[in-house]
Amino acid sequence: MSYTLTTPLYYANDRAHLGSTYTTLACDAIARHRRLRGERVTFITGCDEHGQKIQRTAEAAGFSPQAHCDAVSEGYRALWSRWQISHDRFIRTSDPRHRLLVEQFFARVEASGDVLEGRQQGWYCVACEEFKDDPHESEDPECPIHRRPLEWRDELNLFFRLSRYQQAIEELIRRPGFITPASRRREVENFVAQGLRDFSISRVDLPWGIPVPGHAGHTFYVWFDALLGYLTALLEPDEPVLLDTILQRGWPAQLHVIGKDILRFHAVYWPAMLLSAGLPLPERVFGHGFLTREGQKMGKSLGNVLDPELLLERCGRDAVRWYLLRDIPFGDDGDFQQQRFTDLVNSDLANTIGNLLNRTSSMARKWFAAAVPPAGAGGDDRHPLAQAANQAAEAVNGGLEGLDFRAAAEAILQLANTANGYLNDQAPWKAMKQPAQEAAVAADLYAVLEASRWLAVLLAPLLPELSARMLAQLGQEPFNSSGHGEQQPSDWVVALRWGVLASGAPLPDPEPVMQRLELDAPL
RNA sequence: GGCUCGGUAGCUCAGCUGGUUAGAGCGUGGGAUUCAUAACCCCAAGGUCGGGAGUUCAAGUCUCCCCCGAGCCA
Repeated sequence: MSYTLTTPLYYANDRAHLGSTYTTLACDAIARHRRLRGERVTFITGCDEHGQKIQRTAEAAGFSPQAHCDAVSEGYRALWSRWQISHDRFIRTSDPRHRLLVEQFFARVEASGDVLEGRQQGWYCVACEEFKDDPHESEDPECPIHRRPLEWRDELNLFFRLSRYQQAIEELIRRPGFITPASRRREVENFVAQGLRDFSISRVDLPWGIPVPGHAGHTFYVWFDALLGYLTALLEPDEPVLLDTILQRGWPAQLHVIGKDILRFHAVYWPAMLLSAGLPLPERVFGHGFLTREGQKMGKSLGNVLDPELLLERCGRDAVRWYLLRDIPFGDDGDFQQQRFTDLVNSDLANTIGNLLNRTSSMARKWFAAAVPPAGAGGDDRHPLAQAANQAAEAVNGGLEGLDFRAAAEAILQLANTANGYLNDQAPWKAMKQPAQEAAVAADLYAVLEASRWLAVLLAPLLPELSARMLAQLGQEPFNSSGHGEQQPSDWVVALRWGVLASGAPLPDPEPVMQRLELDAPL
C-alpha cells in the first residue's frame, strides 16, 4: 500500500508566504496520518523554477536565474525544515534530471500526435505566465489580477492538442471525488463545457527554460514542465531517469493538494497531458481556499503580510498548526485573526488538553507513589471514557481521511472535554479525604490518564510535537510519523487500545506541555 | 453583463428532504471548586436567521425581487 501526495511546486519567484505554508502543513498532517496507519507514503513538495517572470526577477536583482532559484529554493527548504515538514522529496524543476524526464514525456506526447505548430497572438501577462483572452480595452490593457500592463506577443509556438481530450476530461471531472471539495467542481465543469482549446506549451526567445527537443529556439512553457516535476520527484535520486520507472515509484498520485487558483491546471491540462503520454491519472485533486488576515487580503501594498518565519519564531509550530487546521475548514477561504488564534490555542491546547494531563498526572503522583495508579475498573474497555476515546479515534481517522482537519480536531477536543467533566464529577480530590476510597480514585485517575494518552496519540498526525511532549509526561515513547529513521508502522494503530498504560509505571514530574500564548503586539 | 457560492448570537461555524421556546465552541457575566497552566466544572445573557414580497396550517429551511461579499466566465 503506497500513498503519494503532493503540494504544488511553489513558484520560485519570491520567498514563501503563509499560503504555501498552510498548504504544506495540511499535506504534512495527511502524510503523517497515513504513515502512522502503516501506509508507505511519498510526500512531494518542491519548487517550480522556470519562466519569464523568474528570469526578470533574477535579472532585476542582478543574479542569474539559476543563482536566484538556488537561493529561493534553499529558502523554502530551510523553512520546511524549521516547520518540521515531513516531505520525502523536494524537487526543483531546474534539476538536470528533470530536464531528461521532460524530454521523454514530450517525446511521447509528440508521438501521440498531440503537438502542433501554431501562431500564438495576443496579450500576455508575465506575472500570470498566461495569455489573456481578448482584452477589451484597445490600448494599454492591464492584467486584472496583477494590474500590470499586458505585453503583446505574436509568436510561433507549439501547441498541445487539448481539444482532443474534451470527452475524456469531461468524464474525468464528472467522477465523484476527483475534484474536491465538490463546490469547486462546477467551476471546472463550466470551463470544460465551453470547449477545450489547444494551449501553447512553448515560448520562443525565453532562455530560462527547458529547450524543446527538435524545435530550435523553443523552450517549454513553464506550466508544461512544472507539472512534470511531480513525476521526476518520484524517481530515486540515483537511478536513471526513465519515465516508465515512475509506475513502480508511486505514480499515479493519490492526491494533489493545491490552492484553488490553479485547479484548472491540475484538473484539466494535467490529466490531458498524462493521457497523451499514456500515463495513469491522479486520483484526487483538492483545491483549498485562501487566507486573509483580519478580513483583508494579505499583500505587500497593504503591508499586512504575515511572515511564516516570524509566526514560527513567536508562536511555535504547535500553535500555528493547530489554529490553521482546527479553525479553518479545509477547502474554504479562511481569515487569520490574532485574537482568535491566541484564544483557541490557549483554550484548546493549554487549558483543555494540557491542563487535563497536568492535573491528572499531578494527582496520580501525589497519591500513588509518582506512578500510574492501579487500573481497576478504569482499565475496562467498557469504561465511559474508553467509549468516548474510541468514538474520538473513529472521528479523527474519518476526518483526516476526508481531509476534514477541523472535524478531527473537534473530536479530540470533545474527548478532552469529556475527560475534564468526568474528573469534576468524580472529584478525586474530595474522595481522597474519605476513608477507603483509594481504589475508586485510582480507577478514575487511571481512566483519565488513559484518555489523556489517547489524546496524545490522536494528536500525533496534527501536532507531532505536542503529542510527543504529552506522551513523555505519561512515560510513553513518541511516534515517528516523519517517515525517516526507525519506525514500526503499526505502533500507532496498536496504541489505540484501551489500557495500554501499565499500572505502577513511573510518571515523570508534571510540566505544562503547552504554554499559553501571550502576544502583546500585533504579529 | 452571464453563472456559481456565501450572508444565522461579538468571533468561527452547525442547522438533512419546511414542523414544538434557532444550536455548538470561543469570547463576555455570574456561581461552584481547589487536583491543576487564575486552569477545570456549572449557569446565564444574547440573534426580528442580509432586506422585502409570496407559497403554505407552518419557512432560517421553498419561489421571486433587491442589497452586500467572494469567485469563475465574458
